[in-house]
Amino acid sequence: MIKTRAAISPTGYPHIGTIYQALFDYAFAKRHKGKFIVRIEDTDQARLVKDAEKKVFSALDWFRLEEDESPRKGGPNGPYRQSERLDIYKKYAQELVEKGNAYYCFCSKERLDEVRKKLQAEGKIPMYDKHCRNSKDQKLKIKTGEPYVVRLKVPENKKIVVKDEIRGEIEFNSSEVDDQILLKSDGFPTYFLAVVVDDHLMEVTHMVRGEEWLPSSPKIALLYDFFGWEKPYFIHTPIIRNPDKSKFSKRQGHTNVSWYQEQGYLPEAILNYLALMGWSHPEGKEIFSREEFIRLFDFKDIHAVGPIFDLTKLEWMNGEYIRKAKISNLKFLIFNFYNKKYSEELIGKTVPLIQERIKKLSDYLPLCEFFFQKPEKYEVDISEKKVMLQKVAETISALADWKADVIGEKMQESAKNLGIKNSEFFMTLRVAITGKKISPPLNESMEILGKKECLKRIKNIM
RNA sequence: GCUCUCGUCGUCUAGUGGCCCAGGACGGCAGGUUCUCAUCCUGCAAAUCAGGGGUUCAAAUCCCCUCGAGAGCACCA
Repeated sequence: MIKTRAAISPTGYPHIGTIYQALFDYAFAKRHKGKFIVRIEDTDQARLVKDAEKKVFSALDWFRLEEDESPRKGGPNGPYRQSERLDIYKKYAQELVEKGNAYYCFCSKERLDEVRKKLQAEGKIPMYDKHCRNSKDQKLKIKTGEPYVVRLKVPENKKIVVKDEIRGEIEFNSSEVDDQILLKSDGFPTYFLAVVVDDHLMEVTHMVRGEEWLPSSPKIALLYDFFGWEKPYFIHTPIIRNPDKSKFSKRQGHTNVSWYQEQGYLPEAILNYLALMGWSHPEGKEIFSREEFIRLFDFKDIHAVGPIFDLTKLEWMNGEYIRKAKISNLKFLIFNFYNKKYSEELIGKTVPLIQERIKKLSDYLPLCEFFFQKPEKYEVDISEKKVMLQKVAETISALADWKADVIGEKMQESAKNLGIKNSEFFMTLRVAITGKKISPPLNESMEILGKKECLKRIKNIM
């Protein structure tokens, strides 16, 4: 059974990169009728952020990336929150020590800092100097209650080969691998111990994580070997980048999922866009459903190149999804987007007019606010057009049938009679009614507004 | 600094020895449709396939070197 897992550390807001990875995890698991697990990696007590876990789940829900196993759903291999699995890690750390693949270390932080500084000054990689590796009195010190950590005993001068499903085999020399701390002095595991133990116990078959983890993969491989466990497939997904090619960051882009929600992006559109970063549809399609993606996606087809996040293309894609949406659904989305503040019925009437004019839900109000309240200011000064407006008011008053096409016909007639060019005529009227130079089609808008309201707005100018 | 990864239009990418004087999409530009905007349609520009050497009848595709970019190097994940 194929099992993938999203490892989430609750240290902040839900990140778009997390969704990017979760999408691949999810799609692959679903394609193979497997399971998608969400695990909370809260082993760093200092960085823990309250509510972060809740927010991540609500983000996953928004994208409909539904998990099969997680802290909130449970599952056969729980608990799924690492802070609740401390005993397990301790046990396995001990096992490693007993086998001679790990050792206790009593070095103080001060000493570690010194060692690091010294190595750095010499132009070497800052690594632990293995000071405690062969000390004899380890057991004694533990009995006296001295604080300790457990470190990985990395073999000397050994080639470690890690197979990445996207990049192929990667070779590392163990001399460049640090004696990583596995168990911290507070009894919590570090990431390395925790993932390996959990992934094994939870039967994860495909370990998917960001490319930034690639350099540490020999540590993971080593741990699997020491435990004598079968390794999962290793997959390192490309890192999303800023326009300057650095790792996607808050400073240069919008990394927070909530920003996209506030802007009125649709989750399906974002997912579609994300799917196209590093992966491409075999037929070159740009727009495709989640189901189609699931049917076609494979890790092997991912490019190892870090793609730059292009908001412009996302916007275009979002527009595509909006245009594709059913009127009733779009109405519902807009109604909710503005917290049900505006009349659902009125929104419903206006939606057909603006469906192909907005790219994000937040584009709606600037374009349609005039439906809900009369213009407060006018983008163009039309106070000189009183003669024309007077005539228009008269024409409108006389209109019995208040329908867009009839209004249009009569307006064209008026323009002709007044000897005003169509474009100029309609622009003036548009500003009078909407206050803006850009608006949905005027005749239809006027129909929706109603004869009385239109007359009121025209007279308001005079 | 050291280690690892990557390098096709501005951006996302197709491409796995001949179908490629490199295709699609976004964006840009020009035009058409139109009461504005948008949609839609048509067209154009845009990559010496990072550079240089090989191998081959034939290379974006295989090999070597150089350069460039990114990531990692914590009792953080």
